[in-house]
Amino acid sequence: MPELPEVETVRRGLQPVLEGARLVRVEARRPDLRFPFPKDFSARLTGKTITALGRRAKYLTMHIDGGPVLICHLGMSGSFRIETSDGSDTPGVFHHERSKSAAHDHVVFDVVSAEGARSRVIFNDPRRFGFMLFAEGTPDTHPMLAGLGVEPTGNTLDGVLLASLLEGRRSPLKAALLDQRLIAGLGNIYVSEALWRAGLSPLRESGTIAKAGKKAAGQSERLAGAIRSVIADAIAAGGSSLRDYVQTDGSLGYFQHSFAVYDREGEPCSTPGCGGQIERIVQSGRSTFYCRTCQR
DNA sequence: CCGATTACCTGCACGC
DNA sequence: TGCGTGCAGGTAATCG
Repeated sequence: MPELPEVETVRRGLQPVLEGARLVRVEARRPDLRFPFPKDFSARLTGKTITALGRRAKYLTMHIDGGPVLICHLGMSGSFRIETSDGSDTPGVFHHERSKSAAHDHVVFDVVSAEGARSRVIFNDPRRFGFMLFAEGTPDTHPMLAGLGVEPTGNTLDGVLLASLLEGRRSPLKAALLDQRLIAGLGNIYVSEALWRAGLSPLRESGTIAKAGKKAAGQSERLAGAIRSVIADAIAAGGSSLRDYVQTDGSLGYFQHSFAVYDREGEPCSTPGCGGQIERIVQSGRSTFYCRTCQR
């Protein structure tokens, strides 16, 4: 499911409920997801207060007062949902009980806010490619995060930086942009979308847009801008909802309606005056969507 | 250094 | 209706 915009949307959805709240009960309903849950998973969290909910690339970080940092990855199919209690009666009874999702509910976090409101946050992940790990200090140095590249949010990623990242690379742009060691947070959807916005072919050899010269400099600038804009636009739209992916409050992100190429094989290219048709090709075993007419 | 392939796991759309 | 096939937003290991 989730690339950076979806994970950021999840973070923003969970933040009001989790930040400053105390974990009163944590339950892992199976021994593992992609990896085994950390030793003493529940015991090390229960009774502790969550000081902050962060994100790095596609990873969520739950910072625990006087405890570890819980690193969460949603894999392909992971999602969180929030259930709020009545506040009046029957502790443990929650609204929004949806039988549909209960099948793959793997982790349950029961929290109490500083004001005393009880909530339940549930991690659901049918494919179980997600995982949860502890970082003992700052998560940035955890092996899982240490090698990550630049965030495509903000203004850090500019044409000069992107050119330096791509310089000398023989791989196609598609592979380079998917490489989390270079830029951290792009996935299969937003790479296709960014390349279309930049008018660059996913097959293009990465190093060729980084060479000195006016033309290449313009291209790396354009690609950096395209990456930043597509990520910013997707976050503003609440991410993309494919299949049954929903936000923590059950609502849908709507950026999928803004896709120019992803999953649009055979449709006309929407670049003004282009007249081309969106194609689907396979690179590194994964679908790439692009327009060969306007993406060079 | 690079790409392709495989693996992990479940659900769904599709064709027959 | 059922069954086989291929595909799906993730990362990582292995092999040429």
